[in-house]
Amino acid sequence: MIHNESMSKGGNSGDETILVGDCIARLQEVADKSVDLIFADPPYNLQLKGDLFRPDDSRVDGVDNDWDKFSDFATYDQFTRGWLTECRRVLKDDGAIWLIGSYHNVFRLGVALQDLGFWILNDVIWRKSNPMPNFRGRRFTNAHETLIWASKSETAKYCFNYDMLKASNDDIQMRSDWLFPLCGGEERLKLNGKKAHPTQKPEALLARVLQATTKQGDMVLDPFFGTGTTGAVAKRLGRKFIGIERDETYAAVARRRIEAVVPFEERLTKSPNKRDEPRIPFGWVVERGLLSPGTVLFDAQRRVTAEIQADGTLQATTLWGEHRGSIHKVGAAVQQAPACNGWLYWHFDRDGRAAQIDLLRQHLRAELT
Amino acid sequence: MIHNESMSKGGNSGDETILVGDCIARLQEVADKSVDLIFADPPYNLQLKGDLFRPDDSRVDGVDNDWDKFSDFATYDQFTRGWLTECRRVLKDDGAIWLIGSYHNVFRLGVALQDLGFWILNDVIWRKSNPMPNFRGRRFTNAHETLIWASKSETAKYCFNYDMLKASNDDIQMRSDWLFPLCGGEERLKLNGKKAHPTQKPEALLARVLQATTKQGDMVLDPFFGTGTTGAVAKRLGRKFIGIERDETYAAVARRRIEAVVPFEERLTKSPNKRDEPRIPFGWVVERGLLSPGTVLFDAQRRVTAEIQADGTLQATTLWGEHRGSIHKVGAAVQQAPACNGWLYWHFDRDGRAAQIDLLRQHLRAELT
DNA sequence: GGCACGCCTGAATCCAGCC
DNA sequence: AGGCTGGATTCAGGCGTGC
Repeated sequence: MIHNESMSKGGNSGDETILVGDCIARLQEVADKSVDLIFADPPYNLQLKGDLFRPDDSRVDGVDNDWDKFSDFATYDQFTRGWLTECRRVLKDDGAIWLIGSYHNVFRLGVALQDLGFWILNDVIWRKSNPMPNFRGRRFTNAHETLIWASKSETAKYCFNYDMLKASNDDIQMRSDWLFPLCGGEERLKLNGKKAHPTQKPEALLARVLQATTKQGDMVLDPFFGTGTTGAVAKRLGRKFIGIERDETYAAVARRRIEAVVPFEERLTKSPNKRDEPRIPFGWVVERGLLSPGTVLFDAQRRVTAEIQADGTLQATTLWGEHRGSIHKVGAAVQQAPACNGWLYWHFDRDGRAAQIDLLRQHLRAELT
Repeated sequence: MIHNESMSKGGNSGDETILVGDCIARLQEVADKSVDLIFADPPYNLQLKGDLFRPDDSRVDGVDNDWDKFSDFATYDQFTRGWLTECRRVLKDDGAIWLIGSYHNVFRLGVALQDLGFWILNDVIWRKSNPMPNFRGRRFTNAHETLIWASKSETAKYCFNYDMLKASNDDIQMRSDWLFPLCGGEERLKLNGKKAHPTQKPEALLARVLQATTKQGDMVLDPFFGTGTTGAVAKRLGRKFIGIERDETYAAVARRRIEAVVPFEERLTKSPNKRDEPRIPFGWVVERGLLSPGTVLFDAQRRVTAEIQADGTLQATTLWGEHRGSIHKVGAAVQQAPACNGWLYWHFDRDGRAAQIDLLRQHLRAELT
């Protein structure tokens, strides 16, 4: 049924297809049960209102594209069920689907999946190592996005490359929380010096998805192709793909990008990334009950004391004032020093002897590994 | 309206309430707009694997064809919307709600919240440091659960203890992914050697929730109280609570558990927000004679100057004009910036050295307490 | 050339209180 | 209720500049 727009260079016709046009209309050209995996990154319906400025008065370049605007949830749900229904039709019975979203839309995606008969296998968290902070201090840093992995039905024999994932993860089962940086630097596609697409996903994320849940030669469909991350990664990993994109500008960027991709199957075997030691906030020591609120800390010479508050901050009184804040800030304040490593400065009483609170951090670190 | 089952020991009547019975029925005894925060860990015995109850307590018969699978979700949705509607009624207009769930039910919870008019503030991931492995090797290790934090409406002035969270996290703002171990060891409640409740949550998780989004003395409601983790943590942190639990055995365990909790001393469970500090107009500084009219202020680099007027405004002259107004307005004008915190921008001469005028504000604030 | 420093930016539902 | 204003608010990483 697909007869054109194939990127035929370097592969068999139909191995690399980009279709330009409305997602549902072009999906209708794809044959029933012909696709092994679907990856869909639909509009998030962010509902952004006015501008947002950083504390340094620079403006945040938010997503204000028309394609992300929906009049209400009902409209968004209708849109979602429309394209998901077509996706279900083209998916092989043993196929699977991945969706990605944020709290704005992901709950609606999950419900639509369930209502249409898909069987959720996992939700997976993309933890961002470098998220944008919350500039006004009104919420938690929005530091993750959610992926949903679902098979076509409860009994489907979906593909899951368990051994490969475990081997590539220091022989530990791959967890449902994945850590990746945002897409930036060289990888981030530019057009006239500006980002070509506001929501380009990192290739590492797609690589994990495709390596985990497809075999070589599988057909991958992305109904919201954008600038073609799914296609680029699929080509590199020896998977076929169909990408559908409404915006010809995005599609043109994707074509150029994918042309340049040289498949490197050796990259399937990634060296495990050695991680730095995890940072342990002092709040955890209190939350976990290793030190209780009210406990008095002191410095090595026992000249200064501070009391632990229930929220993991310290309170100290000196001749020059009251000090409340983190172990570091209060440590600095009582010494009238510009900075202080609270973990090394503060001590607690253990069986009558002074012990650095850093011991407790080491304890928690050991537990986390 | 609540007239019994209060655990009156050690607190005022109504500070610690456990109600036994159906969640919706007992919620109806709670007054409108009387609760500051709701924490709900609802059951998700979906998908024909256990009992499912309608709001009227009748049991749903399991069926296994596709059509009724849909009706199964529909019944769960009906149940969810039933208790959430009551929760919404008892919640103060500036209150907030937390829900926790896994991929089986959390998407349905999120959609119900949005459809009922709640405003999602964050989804938060509880990353489990010691999750149960996936024994069959067919999926990713299910290593997290999802919490949703939502205010009653888009415009609600919800409580968020930003400063405390940041201070307890080594001065970095708290992210949406939280790492905690499962509830086990001493903390895990046992009954005849077996765990008393299958899904007991760690107290550390509840402590983070309550410290982040309630003030001392706030009323917390948990409509699925179980063995009372919410109550135990609330009591320890100086919050009041109402817990509703249908199972008398669980409720009995909860009562015993909470009786044994010794609250932290009051001074330990406060988390002052910088935003709550009293506002000091610059005019007071002049009125009190801390700076006299005619004094010249300057910025940190001593590149810009401004003269204090008798009315507490500033006057400055630049190449682009004359500026008169508040310390903030003039600070912004001389920098050609959209906004400026004059307290931090302007300095005065103290013994030959530049000192921020904010010092004088701190002085006046100290006097007020 | 190397390092230190500063600028730029990323799927963002981002203010509160008083008149 | 809407408008005005005081004043509170950011983390990690890539990259360019300048010494």
